[in-house]
Parts: sequence; structure tokens; C-alpha cells
Amino acid sequence: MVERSEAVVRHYDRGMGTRDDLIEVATGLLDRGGVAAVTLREVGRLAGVSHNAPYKHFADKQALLAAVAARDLARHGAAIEQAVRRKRSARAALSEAMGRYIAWALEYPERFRLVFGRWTVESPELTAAAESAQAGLIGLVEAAQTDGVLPAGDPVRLASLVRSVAHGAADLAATGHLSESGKGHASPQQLVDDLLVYLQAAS
Amino acid sequence: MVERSEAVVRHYDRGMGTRDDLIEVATGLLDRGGVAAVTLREVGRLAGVSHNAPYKHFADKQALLAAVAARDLARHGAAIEQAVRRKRSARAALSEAMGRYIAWALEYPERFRLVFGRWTVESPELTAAAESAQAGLIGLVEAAQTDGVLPAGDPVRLASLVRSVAHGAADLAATGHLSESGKGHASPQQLVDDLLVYLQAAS
DNA sequence: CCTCTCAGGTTGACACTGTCAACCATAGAC
DNA sequence: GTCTATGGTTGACAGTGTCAACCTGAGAGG
Repeated sequence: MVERSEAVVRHYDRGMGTRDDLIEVATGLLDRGGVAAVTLREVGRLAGVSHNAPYKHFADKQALLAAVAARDLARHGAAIEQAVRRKRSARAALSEAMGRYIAWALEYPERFRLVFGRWTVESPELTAAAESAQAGLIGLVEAAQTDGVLPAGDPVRLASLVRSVAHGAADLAATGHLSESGKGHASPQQLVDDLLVYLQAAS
Repeated sequence: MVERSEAVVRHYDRGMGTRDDLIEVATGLLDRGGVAAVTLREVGRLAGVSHNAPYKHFADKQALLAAVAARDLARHGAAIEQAVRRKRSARAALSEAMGRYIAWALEYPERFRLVFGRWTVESPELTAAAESAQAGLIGLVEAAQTDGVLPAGDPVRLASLVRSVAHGAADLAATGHLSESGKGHASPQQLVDDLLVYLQAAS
């Protein structure tokens, strides 16, 4: 085994980096091939470690997937938050946030599906990131309400409505179930903007 | 092996029924345990046949799952269509259809997730059922428009909007991502009705 | 009535997976 | 200068999807 000495060298070169490498590799496998293609052994292989090394960093496969999901959710959440801050009006910020949410789903459908799938084992990182995102959205809705661009009413409920349409349109589009009858196809972004227009008209 | 003779007897008792048995068993395993719990060998075991018998009816695991999804989609589609026909107003029918869609997602989240997941191998049954459902929804929207209860505009696009909110709210609720911040929780059904109210106000 | 086909079933094998157990090496605290 | 915990290793095991080869009896065709 020639790789043996390499592995030993790598081991002390990189220190704690292996854990991040594993997450990175797993994310790559997830993107091309879906969650079924993420196999612990292949992850180890591509990271240049043995088939059991991942168990030194993650309790089991679920834990690795949870780490992948948490990292992606945190990153995209931060990116959205930052982009939102650049916008002037609450209305524009709302549209931007939902647009980025949708773009994320369309660019990385497998990650999106993983993040918003059913989590048997719950990771505190995941729920924290999710709650933070929801809180941000509610803030945006409240601002839009004071701007008179959204109707009055419970902002939490209104935020849920906006998010539901963004999530639903994104999920349907990402899985190919949205514009199956070719003609009157509308992009998820257009649907969200339609909703905002209707809501403004109803305020 | 005592079951041997039984199996032989069963074989000629049931004729073609085995295929349906396999789908039934697979659906049961899907409901409790998710798609990961659906294993061809266990399906065969519970159906009382050998671990390879499923291959006489389905090309591979994906094909079995596609059959499960197609059957469930067709059944629920028919049930929704029938329920809709009992309603007087287009508005009530629309709410009913979305309500049943949501109830389906909440009662059988794993089936829902399977049906509306990513289909690498596409089954004609599946796409046919999906298109039929969308056509029905568009018809409902058009009727609601002539009733003046929905704003004018492309009915396909409006149908996509309504369906997106139903799908998104159902998916978020089924996966536990909807009302994570306890207080202002709204049920998916309420969100759909909220949307219909806003749309009526904006017409 | 005999034969032949073939759908539906069987056993056996293979590579691959998640996971457990036991062992190993070294960086760094004491 | 020894000890220990961390991150690594190999080996094993049961379970999985799938392929190949074989079997069996219901029913069509003569």
C-alpha cells in the first residue's frame, strides 16, 4: 500500500480539516446522484481516508447528512440575509429573499430536498438556522406592512403564506412538477411576485 | 421449510394478484419507515414469496416505487375529483380540492414525498395522472374566475399559484418546518383559504 | 391426448453498503 | 519521559439490489 505513507503524512498536515473535507465530498456526491449516491465508503474514499474514518467525525450516516444540510442552510441563509440588507424597500427585500430561496432550490435541488426533508434525528444546528431564517422573514413582512405594501394581519401568518408559495413553487419546479403542461408556464419567481402584487392590491 | 408447500399452493390460488400484493406491502413499509424501509427483500418476505419474485413484476426497485406512487396518485386524484363534483360553487370546490390535497400530504407524508419527488425514470402512469390533476385544477380556476371570485388573468398561472401555496404549505407542515416558532401557527388549509380571500379582494 | 411455451416462481451468487470491534500512532499535557 | 485522547487503520458481519440459472405447471395448438 503506497497510499499508507501518504495518508499518514496527510493526517498530520491537515489537522482537523478532515471533517470539513468529508462534508465537502458528501455535498458533491449529493449534488450529482442524489442522497442515494452519498455512501460513507465513497465519501471516505474520495477524501483519501479509510472506509471507517467518517465514524471518527460523525456518529452515523444520518449525522453526516445532517452536517451537510446544516452547512448549506447556514450558508444560504447568510447569503440571503446579506443580499436583503442591500435592498432599499421592504417589498424589494422580500422579493429578493424569496428569489434567492428559489434560486437555491433550482441550482441545488438535492441539497434543498435534503434540508427540507423529514429529519428523524434532529440537529440543533439545523433547527437554529431554520428558526433564524423564519424570524428574518417575519421581520421583512412587518416592515412591508408598515410600508403599506402588504395587508394588515398577523405577520407570522402572512409570512407563512409567502414562504409557502415560494417553497411550493420552488419544490414543484425543482422536481419538474410545475409546468408539465408546457404552455402557460410561470417561473417560481413570477408566482411569488404575482402573490405580492395581489397582496398589495388587497391591502 | 414448511412454507414451501404453502407457497406452491398460494402460487396457483391467486393468479395475478401477486403484483398488487407487492405494491400493497411496499406501500405499508413506506408509510412506516419511509422510503429507506422499502426493501425488495422485505417486500417479498411479507408478500410470502422469495426475495427475487418482485423482479418478475418490476424491472427494479425504482419501478416498484413508481408503481406505488402511481397507484396512490391515481387514487387520491380520483377521490379529490369526486369530492369536488359534490360542491356547488367553484370557490368551495377549489378550497375542497386543496384541502384534500393537504390532508393527503399530512396523513401519508411519505407517499406524498415519494409522489412529488424527483423521478429519474419516468413512468407514463405518473405523468398522466399528474397532468389530469392539473387540468382539473385549471378548470376549477376558470370557473371561479367567471364567478368573479378570482381575479382575471392567465388561469394556468393562477392555478399554479394556488397549487404552489397548497403544495408548499403541505410539504412544510408534513416535514415539520412550518410552525416551528410555536405561536402564530396557521394550518396549511388556513393558508390556502387566506390566499383565496386575498385573491377575491384583489379581483 | 400429448407436447411445448412461457409467465411466474425458486435458489444461489456477487459486489457493495452501514456499522461494530479491535488495534495503532502520535501530539501534547503532566 | 510517560500517558492519554484523538483520529486513523484493518477486519468482520448482516443486509441489500441485482444477475444468472433453474424449475413448474396452466393452457394454447396440433
